[in-house]
Amino acid sequence: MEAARRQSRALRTREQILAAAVEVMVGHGYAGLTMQRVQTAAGVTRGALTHHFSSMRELAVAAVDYVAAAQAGEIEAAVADAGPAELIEVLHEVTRRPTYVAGLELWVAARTDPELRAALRPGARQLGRQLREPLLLLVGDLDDERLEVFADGLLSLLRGLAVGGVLRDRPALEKAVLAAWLGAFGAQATTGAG
Amino acid sequence: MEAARRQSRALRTREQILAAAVEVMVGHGYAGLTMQRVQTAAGVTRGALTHHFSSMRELAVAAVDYVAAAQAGEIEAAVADAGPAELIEVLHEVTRRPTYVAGLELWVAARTDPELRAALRPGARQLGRQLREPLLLLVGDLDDERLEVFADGLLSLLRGLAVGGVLRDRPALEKAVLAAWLGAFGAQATTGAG
DNA sequence: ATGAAAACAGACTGTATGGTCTGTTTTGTG
DNA sequence: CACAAAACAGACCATACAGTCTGTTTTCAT
Repeated sequence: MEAARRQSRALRTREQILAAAVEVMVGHGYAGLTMQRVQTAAGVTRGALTHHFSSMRELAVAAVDYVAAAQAGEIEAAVADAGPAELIEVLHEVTRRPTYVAGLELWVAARTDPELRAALRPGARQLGRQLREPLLLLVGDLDDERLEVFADGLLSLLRGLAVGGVLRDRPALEKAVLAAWLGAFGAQATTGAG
Repeated sequence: MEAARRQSRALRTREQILAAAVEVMVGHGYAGLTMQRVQTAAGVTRGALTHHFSSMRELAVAAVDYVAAAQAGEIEAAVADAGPAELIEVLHEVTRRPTYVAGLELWVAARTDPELRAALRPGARQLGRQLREPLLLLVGDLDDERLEVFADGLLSLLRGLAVGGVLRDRPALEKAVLAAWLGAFGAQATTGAG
């Protein structure tokens, strides 16, 4: 609808800006995400930046969507390649990355920012839908209700571990925690003890 | 060491400032925590504010310690009153509160702020220690390693649910998730289905 | 009571920020 | 090749911010 008359050069700079925004967010946090830093990192002028993103929040949201799309792609690819058995490991690896934790900064900030909240919701829902099927394969036969508990708990666990990882780094413990969750639902993890 | 020669009036205003800081953080988020707002909410001048907290981060950290202490007190009281059986419910209730989620904003922001990280670590460790004993009572006999997995997983789960609660509100699902975690370790929850 | 130190008051400053605005260049189209 | 619209350039601005500084008042030990 809006990308209809978008030119190739524009797409390239847009990409540069988004990549730079992610880079800044990862390096300086959400609080340190400023237009100045983004335009410098992207090698782009203020005019170009504001032309593509008319407000800071718009840029922030676009940046999160950007990484979310990349992560969704990674996950999908991993499932296609290795099957659902390795899904958990991939999810754990992805959610441990600074980009994901940076995204969580936006997530919690959305508590007091309705527009941000509205912008973030679709991505979160989509991830849930994307995981439903491979998780079902992983865990065998489960009624819908139990599956929802399993999936939601898994994602919550991953989020909580990602937050926890900021203050301490204990990957082996995290793997044990995940294995326990899977075990509770009769699924085997491929997570070897670290 | 520093509270030695502190006068009673000073303690009162310090309390006002901290309460106001929490109020502002809850209402406007970490990004919206400004000295202007705090001094207005506290009914205190800039001079008083800076006299007690010489930097913004110092105030933020003190505010988080302030709520952490209050929460620790609540948890301890709940355990003393109702026993470890209701511990989970209390923890869930506490971590669902806006004050806790606001604290998580600081937590994730600490990723790119070493001083903040250093300031937050003690509180997190202390909570873990505080919960070890009642959780052990709750779950029966468990070797140290399994207990650590149980406790860390529980806290991670609660954190993740708290973050998730920003975008959606499904308390019943959350309770089911927690019940599943407890069940995996042979503990019974008192959580009735909502 | 008194004097020194702590507590508070409030004006002030330098700076960084998001956003705007006017122009210039590049692109696609007829 | 013309020409309109999109893309970009970069100076500019109002504002809000954290932190400082100089005074005044309150507290408390003596």
